[in-house]
Amino acid sequence: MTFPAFQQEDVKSDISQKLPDQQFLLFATKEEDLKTAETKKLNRAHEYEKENTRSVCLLEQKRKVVSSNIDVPPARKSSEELDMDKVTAAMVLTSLSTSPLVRSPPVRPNESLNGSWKEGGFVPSSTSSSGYWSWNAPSDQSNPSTPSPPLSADSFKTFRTPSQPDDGIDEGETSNLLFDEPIPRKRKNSMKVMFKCLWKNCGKVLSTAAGIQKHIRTIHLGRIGESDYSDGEEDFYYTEIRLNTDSVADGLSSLSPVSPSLASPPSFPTQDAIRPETSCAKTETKLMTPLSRSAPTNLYLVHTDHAYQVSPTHNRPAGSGEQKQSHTVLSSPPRVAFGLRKPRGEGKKCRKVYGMENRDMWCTACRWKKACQRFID
DNA sequence: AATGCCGGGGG
DNA sequence: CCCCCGGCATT
Repeated sequence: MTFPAFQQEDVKSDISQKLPDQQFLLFATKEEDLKTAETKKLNRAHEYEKENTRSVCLLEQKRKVVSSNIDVPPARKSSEELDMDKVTAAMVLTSLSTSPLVRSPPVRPNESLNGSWKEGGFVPSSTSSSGYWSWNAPSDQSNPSTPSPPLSADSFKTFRTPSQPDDGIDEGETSNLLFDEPIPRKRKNSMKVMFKCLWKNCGKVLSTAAGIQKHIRTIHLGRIGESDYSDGEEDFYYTEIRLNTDSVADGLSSLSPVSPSLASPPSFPTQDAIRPETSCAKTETKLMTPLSRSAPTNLYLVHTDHAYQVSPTHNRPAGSGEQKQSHTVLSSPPRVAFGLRKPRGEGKKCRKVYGMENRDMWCTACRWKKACQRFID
C-alpha cells in the first residue's frame, strides 16, 4: 500500500543492482570463463559509460538549440536546474542502455518508430490488473525482459554470485550470442528526447525537463510568480519520450491530445500503483495545496495558448468564452481537427451517482445517453 | 464489463 | 422537439 515514491535515485540504483547481476550470471557460467568474462565485461562497461556520457552531451546540446526555439528562454542554471540536469542525465543513461540491448520480439522493429508515438509510448499494460498503462521507451517494443542498466564497474564486483544454478546455459556460446553485441550502443543519432506532460488533459510536450517543469509549475500548479523557485513541493508529472529528430516539429503540433489520464496525478493515497517503470517524474509527496489538486481539470482550459493543445474535444468552456485557440504559437497550425470525442468527463455522472435503478433521477441528457448536464466537468 | 456519449434514428 | 438506442471510446 505504500506509495512507491520512485525517485530517480531509486530507479537508478535499483536497476544497476539487479540487472548486472543477471547479466553477469550469463557470463559466468563456467569457472574458466569467469575471469575473461569479467574483464570483458568491465571493458564493455567502461566503453559503455563513455559512450553514454557522450550521448548525453550531444543531447544536451541539441536540447539547448531546440529549446531556444520552442519554449523556455535560454535557461539559466539555477540550482534546481542543475539538479534537473542530473536527473535527465540519469534518465538518458537508463534509457540509452535499455533500448539497444533488448532484442525486439518478432514484431517489426522499425515500425515502432513510424507509428504514432502514442502507440510507441504508451502501451496499455495488459499484465497489470487494473488497466494502468505502463511506459515503455518508444524505441523498443514492449519487452518482457528487463532492461540493462547503466553499468557501473562497481556493481560487478559486488555481484559475483558464482553459486547460481546456471539454468540451461551450458554453452559458452550462448552467452556470447547474447552478449557480444548486446550493448551495441548504436545510439540512434536522430533521436530526440522530449518530455511530455502527464497532467490530465494536457499532453504538452517540451524539449527540456526544465521546460515541462516550468510548464507544470505555472500551468498546472498555478505557481506563476515564482518562476523558478522550487521548494520541492511540486509534483512534476511528466514523462520522457523519444522520437526521431526529423519529426520533432511535427510531433509538437500533431501531438495526440489525449493524455494518459492517470486517475488524477496529484492524489497519492488512492493510487498505490505508480508504475515504477515510468522513467521519470519526481514524486515528492507532501501536502498539496487544494489548488494544485483541482488544477488539472480546471486550469488547463484557461491556459490553452500553445498550439500543442490540439485537443479538439475541449471540455465545456468553463463558463467563459473560448475565443482563443487561434494563436498557433508554433510554426504549424493544428493540423487536422480530427473529430475525436471529448476526453470524457471526470466527475461522476448521473448514472454513476444514482445508479441504474434510479434512472428517473438522472438528468435528461443522461437519460438520452447524451452528455451529462448535471455533473459537468 | 461498465460508463460516457455521439450519431442517428423514430414518433 | 422529445425520447431512445446502436455503437464506439474510454475506463
